[in-house]
Amino acid sequence: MGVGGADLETIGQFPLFQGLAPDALHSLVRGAEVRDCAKRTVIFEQGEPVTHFFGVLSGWVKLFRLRPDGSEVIIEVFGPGESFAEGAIGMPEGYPVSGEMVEAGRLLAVPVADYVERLREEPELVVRTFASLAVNLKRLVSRIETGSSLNSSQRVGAFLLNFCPPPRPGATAADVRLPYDKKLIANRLGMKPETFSRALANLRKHGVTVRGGNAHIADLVHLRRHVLSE
Amino acid sequence: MGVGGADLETIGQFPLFQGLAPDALHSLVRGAEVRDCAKRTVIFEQGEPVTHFFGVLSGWVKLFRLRPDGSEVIIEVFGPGESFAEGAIGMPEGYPVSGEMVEAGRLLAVPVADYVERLREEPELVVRTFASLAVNLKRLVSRIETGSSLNSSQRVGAFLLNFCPPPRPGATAADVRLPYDKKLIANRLGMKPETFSRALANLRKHGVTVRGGNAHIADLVHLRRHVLSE
DNA sequence: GCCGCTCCTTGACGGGCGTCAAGCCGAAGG
DNA sequence: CCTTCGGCTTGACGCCCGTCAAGGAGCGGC
Repeated sequence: MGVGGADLETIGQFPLFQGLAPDALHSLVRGAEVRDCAKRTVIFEQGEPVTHFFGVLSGWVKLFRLRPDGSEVIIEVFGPGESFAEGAIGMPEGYPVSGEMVEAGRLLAVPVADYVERLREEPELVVRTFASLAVNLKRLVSRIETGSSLNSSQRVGAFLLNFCPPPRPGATAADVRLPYDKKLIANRLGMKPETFSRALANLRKHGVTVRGGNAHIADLVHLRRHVLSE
Repeated sequence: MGVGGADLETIGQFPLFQGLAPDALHSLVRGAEVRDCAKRTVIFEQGEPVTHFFGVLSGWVKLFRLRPDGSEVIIEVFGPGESFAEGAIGMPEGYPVSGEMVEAGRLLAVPVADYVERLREEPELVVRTFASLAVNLKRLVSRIETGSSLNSSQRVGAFLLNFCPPPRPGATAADVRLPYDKKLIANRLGMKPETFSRALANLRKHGVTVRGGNAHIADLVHLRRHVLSE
């Protein structure tokens, strides 16, 4: 219950809340809480009534659907500074996916009941919320596009490029720290772990070397060309 | 410019506007227009500034992304009674996809500038908009799930089942009219036309027969079982 | 140290789907 | 009526990726 000052500062950085008047921000987080979550903590389950949406202060969260055969399909993975499940506001049938921590961290949990109240009073918040929804929507669209038009090694390459910190102008190489298990990355990219492993091996031909959880891209332009359809 | 009475009635049926006070509805459509669109009419192009979102009065619309190699990836196809591109409100970078008529029809075009004004004054409209966004969001999620876990004949089966009119209780068979080109259905399901054709042939084993644009499902339960992972 | 574990990698193999190519069928038009 | 054309189907073939299986590599526990 309640949100501390240190967290409050982080929360102000969320795209969802950026540019919001300080008192509006305060009244928003009044009903919210910060949760410490261990790895594998279940945040919500598919079909459950929608009570909260969330912001990631630290750690990583996966959203996934469970198939009848027990396998899971990763829909999206969220990390620090991102918010998720705002889209579930307006789903009377409950969350369309399940959510679970894949790396321990802290979450901001915002009750939707409070939130829609704020929406009524705060037109600016409506705009920010649409913007935040738009971000997640575009991610889904990209996912559909890449998923159905790139082969495995191109998808892995695209993933690595996404995680590059914005390269300083003139920089030709980059280092990427893989944020979570390779098995999870594989699933997120819609492939099996073996295929992911082979894709990484394949990318060596394009200047990508991986040791442990660290990837090194020797030539960003080269990799980018490989990803943009061979 | 302006919206006729016959269309107005149809518009009131949109999930997006259902349950809205009549005067609110009127003020909404005041700035809107109804467009008659021939097949292949371009509605908007990827990257264009977002000026309108749309409702389909009749006909069919495809949203797609163009790949560097010139091929297009269908993101979604919308038909009568559905609204699309509300999600683009709040995308300052422009539409993330292109939109084009695949069957001639009539569209309701709602200017977003007017719309966000209405949002400020009409909290109920905010709720309805979230609900409408939620519907399209869930479709994308389903698409990702089926696209990455079903084989081609299962996807085609799922598609047919989606298009069945809600079967009368006790009904064991159904007829489905394919709403648009098979080539387009194939692309929408993330496969090549040849694969789609073979998938249909394959479904004959599961009681599905197709002649021209009409499909007959002899045994709904059987087909449903086939789709739910063999 | 040695064990047990989990995560990752690599190999062999088979099947599903994309590609190329040919042929069929219905619609439109002379 | 015949011709043409585009949409659809079917066949042959190859590749990508999933599956099954067998090792490494790192790591915590005793």
